[in-house]
Amino acid sequence: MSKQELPKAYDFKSTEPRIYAMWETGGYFKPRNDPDKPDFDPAVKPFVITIPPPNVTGELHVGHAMFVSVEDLMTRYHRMKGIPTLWVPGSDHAGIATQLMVERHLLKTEEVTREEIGREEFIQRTWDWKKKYGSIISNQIRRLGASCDWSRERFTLDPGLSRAVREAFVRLYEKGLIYRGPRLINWSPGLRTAVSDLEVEYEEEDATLYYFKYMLKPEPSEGSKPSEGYIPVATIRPETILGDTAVAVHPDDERYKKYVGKSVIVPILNREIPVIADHYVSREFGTGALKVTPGHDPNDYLIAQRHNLPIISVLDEAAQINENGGPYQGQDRFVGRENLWKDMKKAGLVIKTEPYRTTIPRSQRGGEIVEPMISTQWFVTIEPLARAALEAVKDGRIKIVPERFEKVYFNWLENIKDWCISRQLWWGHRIPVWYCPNGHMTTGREDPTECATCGSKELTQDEDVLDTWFSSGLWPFSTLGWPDETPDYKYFYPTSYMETGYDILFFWVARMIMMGLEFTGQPPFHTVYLHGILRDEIGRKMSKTYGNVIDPLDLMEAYGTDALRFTLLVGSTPGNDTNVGVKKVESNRNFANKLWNVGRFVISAISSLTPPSAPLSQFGRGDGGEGDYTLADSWISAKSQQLVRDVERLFQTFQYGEAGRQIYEFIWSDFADWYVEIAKQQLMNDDTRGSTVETLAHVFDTSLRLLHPFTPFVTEEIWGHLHSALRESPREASSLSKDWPDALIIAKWPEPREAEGWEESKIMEFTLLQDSIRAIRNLRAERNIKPSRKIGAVFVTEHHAPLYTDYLPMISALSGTDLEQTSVYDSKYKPSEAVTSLVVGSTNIYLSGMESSEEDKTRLEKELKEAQSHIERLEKLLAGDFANKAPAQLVQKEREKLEGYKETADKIRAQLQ
RNA sequence: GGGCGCUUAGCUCAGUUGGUUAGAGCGUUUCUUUUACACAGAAAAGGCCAGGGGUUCGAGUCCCUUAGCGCCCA
Repeated sequence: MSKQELPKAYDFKSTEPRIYAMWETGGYFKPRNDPDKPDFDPAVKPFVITIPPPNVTGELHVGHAMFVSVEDLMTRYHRMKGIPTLWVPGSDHAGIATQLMVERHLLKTEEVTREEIGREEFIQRTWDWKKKYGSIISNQIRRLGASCDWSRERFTLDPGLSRAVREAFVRLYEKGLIYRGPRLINWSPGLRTAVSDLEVEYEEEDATLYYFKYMLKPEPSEGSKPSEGYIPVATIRPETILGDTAVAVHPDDERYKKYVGKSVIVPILNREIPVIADHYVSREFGTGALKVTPGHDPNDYLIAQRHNLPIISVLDEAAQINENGGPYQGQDRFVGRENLWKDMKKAGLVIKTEPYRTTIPRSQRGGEIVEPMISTQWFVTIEPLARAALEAVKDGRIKIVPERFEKVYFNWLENIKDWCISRQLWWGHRIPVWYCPNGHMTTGREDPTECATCGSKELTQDEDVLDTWFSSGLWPFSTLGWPDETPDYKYFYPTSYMETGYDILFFWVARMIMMGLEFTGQPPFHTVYLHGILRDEIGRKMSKTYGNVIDPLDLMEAYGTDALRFTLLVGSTPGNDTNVGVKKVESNRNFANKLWNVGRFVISAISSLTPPSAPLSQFGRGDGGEGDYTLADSWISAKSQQLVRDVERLFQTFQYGEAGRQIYEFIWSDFADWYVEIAKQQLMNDDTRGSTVETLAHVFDTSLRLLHPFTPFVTEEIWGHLHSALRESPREASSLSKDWPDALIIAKWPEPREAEGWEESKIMEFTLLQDSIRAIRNLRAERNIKPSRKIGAVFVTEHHAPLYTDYLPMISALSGTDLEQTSVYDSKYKPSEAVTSLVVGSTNIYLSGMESSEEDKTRLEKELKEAQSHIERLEKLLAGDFANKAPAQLVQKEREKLEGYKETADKIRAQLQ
């Protein structure tokens, strides 16, 4: 492909779909070593990630974009290293979310509720919905460039995964780790289901504290006339008074001590309840006396257990007051609150109300106030599972990155409570337990036909479904075939990394570890990598109500997928939150374009080669060290080797962001700004053309390989053009690409190579020339000399005369000096006329063609001052303990630096005379 | 109440075994439309690395402490 065919700007819109289709149809996403294939070698260790499954009917948000970017980077890196790599995609059924969506839809379009159409029909409708919308999210993930093996895509309600859920449930049940019973759980009245503790968020809000009188029961001596005595009590939720079963005071509270053991009367209902003493009561809060409602408060529930108090539930599943609420039965919890308070006021029981800030539990979904309620639910006895999960991280079988989250993980597992796994929903895995009329429960891997206890044939299945996270917890192995010992399971399990946001460490990661250990006996992965939460440009949490949600699809549309990916990958450090701003994405779009144009240049250089008169000795080797390489060739090669080493080290330590930044810096600053500019000169010269084209192609190829996991589309596209240009090149340039595969996605990852010894001096020499060029450019800019105006330059140097002489054309070209008027002298040179002079290291530069002025003196004085401050600093440093205690190499380096500054200062002083 | 994180240039952030004169992007200022790129190039300004103390030859980096902000758990 010739350069004329490549547009001036990278067109991501037409490129991305084409490249993705090429990868997918080319089978590059499948593992290189596949148990399904005849040449499968079970001895080669694979790299495996299972995707954190998004909601099947969800839409892509930046969180998805983040995990896809990171996991794709991990996957592509390992794939390029030649490791058999598998990334398993899929989605979960998201019980509550999906069911809500379908219910809303039915109500809107057909004006029916799920109850009206019935369970079976509703589930059918939900499947229809899933079929219609379920592929949206996976297509959006494709659009992000995800190189996952779509032939292994899974869904938590697939038959295989459902069987895994069944197996897991039955095993736990048989082991006695699953039980059913009435417990205080978090109830969502809007959704009419139990929700997990983790799905409740506590936020501080304005509320009211209600003070009222708990009247003492009249002593027998007082007869039937009402008592005058009362205990003042304060509460946030007066309606729960209806369910009070005690009033508790602190045992040492002098105010109330005397009432312990007596009884008080529940307002309006006139129930008699005891006054008890418990250390839990805070004497400072409210009045110091606590009403105890074990049916609707977790702390009161614990008190009730300690004191054997009865538990009264006063709310039904819609959070309306039930039959235990007397006159308020049928009223909504908040209406009932008002009415009860009104009636208490009339009865003279009210003391006062005051505003109060307190934490209110709200449902993560929908935001309604969650009600603690007594409800019969299914639970997993979690302690034994948690202990094993704790151990796996403590003994290092599983490593969490960044490490600080290990502490968070420990803390959670050490204080874990039994897991409520039943949900009062229809969409999900129905609990595989059947009841007979005699109240016996039967479970099993197959649907039972009769009661296992009494043989009754009248079986009805439990109405509830399992928490979606129950099935997600099995994900790393259920997706690979468990409970069957499938070839995939045997080869790919345990997986390698689990990559996800730290916000679901408990929800998901911890549960996967518990379940993985329990059911497979192995940790499901050896490394947990946690990324941060994405926030808006100024660090606010994204929310629909704020209107600050950044849609990744919009960003991809406007700036391309690579720009978005690079932004997310480079803008983040493990476990830290990241602010996403449109500006950043835009500048990374520019980077993609830069890369594209550098590519165009490299390709045009290759294409401009003519058949050789003589073969190039080193062609195809490209290490830039010896042979016919120019200083610039060697310099950029050395720098690229350094980059390969650094990137490898950074990848090994999960510092992907830093790696990306370094690649960016190298490509833009070193390669494009310097080497490409120099290459333009070198290409004009027959002697250097060959080595230049070779270096351009080789270094650019290395850069593309390193960058590919970050920005897969543009790198693949331009690499393809590079590859064809080399293949079609008339010279032996093609030998450089003789081992290249058909696509960059499977090209070999650059191997770090030990430095060969020549690199350091080449970099030093080049840096010296760079500094000289910069100094001249700087001066020209200061003096406002038009770029078109060439000036003369004389370089006077004792140590580097040959270097300057050899590279005078390069220096000239880059600094805008006229080669005809440029020369190099050793120290004997003295300028004949008053010209502007510069000092770079130990080199004097005399510039002609511009007026010497007073500014020169000021500038030189400033530079002298700077050099002197360094001399002073270094002399002090070297006179101190530094010289004795610091590593010799470092001391030597500082000494050399001191010498350098001294030399510079001398030169400047000479100039000033 | 317990734990964790953050505080570095105007803004958003990097800076991982402690070792040059602390970096980038955006923004700002000046110049340039040079045959890879104006989604660009060249140059410049801008920082007591939150405050205090300590360890060390040497601290943005390690330790202690204070303050502000944020998060998680109870």
